[in-house]
Order: sequence, then C-alpha cells, then structure tokens
Amino acid sequence: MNLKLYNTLTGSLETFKSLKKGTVRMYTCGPTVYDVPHVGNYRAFLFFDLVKRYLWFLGYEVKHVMNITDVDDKIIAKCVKENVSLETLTAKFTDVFKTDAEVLGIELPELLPKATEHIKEMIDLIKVLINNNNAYKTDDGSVFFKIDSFDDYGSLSEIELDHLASTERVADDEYGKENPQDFALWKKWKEQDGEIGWDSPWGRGRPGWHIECSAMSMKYLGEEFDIHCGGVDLLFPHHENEIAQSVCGTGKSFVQTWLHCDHLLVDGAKMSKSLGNFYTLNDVMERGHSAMALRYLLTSSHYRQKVDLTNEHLYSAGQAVQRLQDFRRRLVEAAGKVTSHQAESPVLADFSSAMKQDLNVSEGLAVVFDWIRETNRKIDSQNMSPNEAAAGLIALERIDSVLSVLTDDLIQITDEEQALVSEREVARKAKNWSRSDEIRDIFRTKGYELEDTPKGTVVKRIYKTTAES
RNA sequence: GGCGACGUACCCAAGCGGUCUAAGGGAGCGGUCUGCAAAACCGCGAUUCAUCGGUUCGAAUCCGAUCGUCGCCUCCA
Repeated sequence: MNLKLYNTLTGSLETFKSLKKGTVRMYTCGPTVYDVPHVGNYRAFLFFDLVKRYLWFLGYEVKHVMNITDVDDKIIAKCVKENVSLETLTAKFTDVFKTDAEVLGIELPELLPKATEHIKEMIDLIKVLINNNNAYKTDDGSVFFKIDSFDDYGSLSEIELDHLASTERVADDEYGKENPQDFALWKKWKEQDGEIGWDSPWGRGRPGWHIECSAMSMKYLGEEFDIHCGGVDLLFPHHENEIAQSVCGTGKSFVQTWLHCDHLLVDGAKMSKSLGNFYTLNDVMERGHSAMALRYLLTSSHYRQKVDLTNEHLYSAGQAVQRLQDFRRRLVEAAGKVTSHQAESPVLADFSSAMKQDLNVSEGLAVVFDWIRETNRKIDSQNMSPNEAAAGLIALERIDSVLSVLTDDLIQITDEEQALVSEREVARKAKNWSRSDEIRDIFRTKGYELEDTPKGTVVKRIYKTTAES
C-alpha cells in the first residue's frame, strides 16, 4: 500500500510518488523572525516535522529546506523603532525558534536559508520575470508581478480574480501598479526603512515577501520538487504567488504536492499576533504542561483539522503521553537485559497503514493504544518473555521515531529528596505506614507522585489537573 | 459580498455507502491488584452521528435545505 496525501493543488487524495526514487525534496515555510513564535506557529512546524518523520519511517531520504524570513515590513519597523540592527533582531528570534524547536522535539532541517543571504538569487529571478514579461518596474523603482500574464493564477486557492477586486489593497507602496492584484517582487526603499536596504538594478530597496521562497527553494531543491508545506493561511496569496513566480521563471511545474495544515485556535478563535490571543511555548510550560503534552496535542489530531488550545486539552494530551511513557518503562523492565534487533511487527504495520491514509495519526494512535493494553495484559499475567518485551520496545521506538513524544522522563531530584525516598523505603519495610504516607504527601505537595513498584520506588512528575485553569 | 472547512458520548477524536446496536485517548463510576496509593488490568458509558427532508434494499458516511462554529479573500503557520 502506498502513502496517500491530500494535495491542495488538485483538491484530492493522491498516491504520493517522489520525483527521484527514494528521495523526497521538501520545502516548508519557516518563521518570520521578528518576535517570539507562538504555539500556533509550532502547530505548522510540528506538522512539517511529522511529514518528514513519517517519510523517514518509510525509508525515504528527505532533503528538507525551511526558510527563515529575516526581512519584511514588521522586522524593519521593529528594527527602526527599537533602534537595533536587522541582524541583531533576527538573530535573537532565530535563536528562540531553534531552542523552542529542540524542546518540542522538532528535527530542524539541515538547511535553514535566510532571505537576506539570498538577495542575489531573488534579483536574478526577478530579472528573468521582467525579461519574460511577467513583471514590470514602476517609475519609483518597485517591481511587480503581472498577474494577468499567468493564466493559471488562482489554481491553488481556487480563487477567482474577479471576486477579489472587492477589497483593494491600499498600502502606499503599491501605487503605480497596473492592476491592484499585482504583487510586489521588489519594494523600493522608503525613508521609514532607515538603514535597511539592498542595491538592485531597480535602485535601492528590498525583496517582496513571496520571492524568497521561490528563489531559495529552487536554489536548494531544484526547479521541480516533491512537497511544499505551509499553514492554510499561506495558501492565498503567498503560495499562489510563489507558484506564479516560479512557473513563469522556469517554465517548469514547480511543486508536485502542496500540503496545508489547519490552524490552532484558542478559545475558538485563530491564534494570531494581531488578535493578541497568542501563547508561546514558555507560556504553556509555565502553566504546568510539558512540552511533550503540547507536541502530542498538536500532532495527535489530523493536520487538516483545527485544534483548540485549552488547559483541559493539554492536560488530556499530557495524560496520554504519560501512559505511553509508563508503558515504555514497563517494557524496559520486562525486557531486562535482553535486547532485540527485531521489532514486533503487527503493530508497526497497522500503525503505518493508518499513517498512509493522509497521515491519520488518530487511527495510528488507536492501533498503538490497543497494542499497549494487550501487552500490559500479558505483562500483568506474566506471559511476556524478555525477548518479546525487547521486540516490543523496538516497535515502540520505531513508532516514536514518528511521534517523538517519549523523552527521557527521569526526574531530577535533589540529594535531600533522594534521602527521603530512601527513608521511605526503609519505613515501608518496617511497615511504618504513617511515615511512608507522610513522605509521599511531602512529594505530592512538591508536584511528584511516588509509585511503589516491585523494582523500587519511581518518582513521577504530576502535571496540571483540569480543576485548575 | 465571494470562496472554503467543520458540527460524532462529559471533553478530544477516528470512521467517509453494508463487518457501525460507531475505534482510540482523557475525565467519571464500579471492581481486581496494593499496607494504603499510583500504575496496570476488567467492567459500565452514544440504538446514535447538529436539524429536517431526499436518494438507496441499506447512510454518521451521498444529495438538498436549515441552524451553528471557524477560516481565507489584508500581514499571518
């Protein structure tokens, strides 16, 4: 059975086949580094990560490129306002992005090209577009893409140009356009841009937003490649414009499969900076949730489905992660010193065939949880051989190579705390239950649960409950 | 105004014409285990899939209408 993905371009579920056998070339729209990314942004980055990890799972080599947008209106405005250089500002938020990504278990691509380091490539592409009569320069030194010159314009988003005219853009840098829907490839320098600008054949200025993705994806992945991902909000106009620029620039078909993930909502509304209803990774963690709970919440429902970020949902996700984590611990115990090179296969096959249906994680997880219950039953009834447990462990790890929610959950406790745990072990042996319970209560107030197992006491972190908010 | 997505138990969610008197997770309740817990396991929990019509031998799944929620059309993951 083959991987099926919903291709926005055709509006249908398609069997995925990479252009080059065994290798997938994938471009994903990365962050605009003008501020701390919010959880909504991570929903998309986590989706890209899921796509990549599952392609790895299937044995593909994945050549992944994600751009860093380090020049745009908001960045420039902020630099000028705070009187910092573009490099300083964007380096700061690029770092935040990378740190957060690591905390969330996102495997960043080997290539994270910055827009500002590819001005030349963009200028070259714009030159081609002007030559091909797909773009024109205005008197003041901006360059616009001529939408009428591309017949297929609107084919991705299914937007009809006639219906667009109702909301005309009024930004002052858009004067001089032949058609209000034409979009900027190059924006002439303005006084409020301060120091920021680059020289070009059309004078000093800066690139339009869309051109960086065309220029950089072509540079690193070639004129035609397999997958391009982004959030649904990029569908129009960004991806539409990217297609127009790229197809007109090369005459090739550009991207084979377009994947778009839906939004993250908070209290039922789209999370966004402009609405002011955004949360950062730190905000979520400060509320007492683990990064893995967030990761699980954002990846466990289907990518084309909206997800509502609430404390209750985060808690629920955290509990599911805990169950997975506890299960792994049980397998490790049951396997003892035995290791296996063979993964238990039925669960892997079932998991994978669910994932092949347009990345149906929900169904994949259902398979996994069924298997967990069955395996736990075997362990409980002592019908689990070390070999079998070891094979199960391999299977779990393979599954987690896609989900990536099983972190090393060993709790760091202080020496004093460790002493208390030891004291309690002694007390328990002496059947001093009141002291045992007292110590357990001390840990509970600190946010830890003590679990007595045949192999000793396990210290677990207690995550937030639904009662608090 | 134009375009689109969605509405399944207390919450999240899969299913996309028959095997559905509908997976899985969380929460809850009852039980086994445990010194007590926790974890694990067992059991309970929607005769019903927003509503109303239609197509069909057969619908949560297809069609239409209605109501509701959300998104895009302007920067946005």
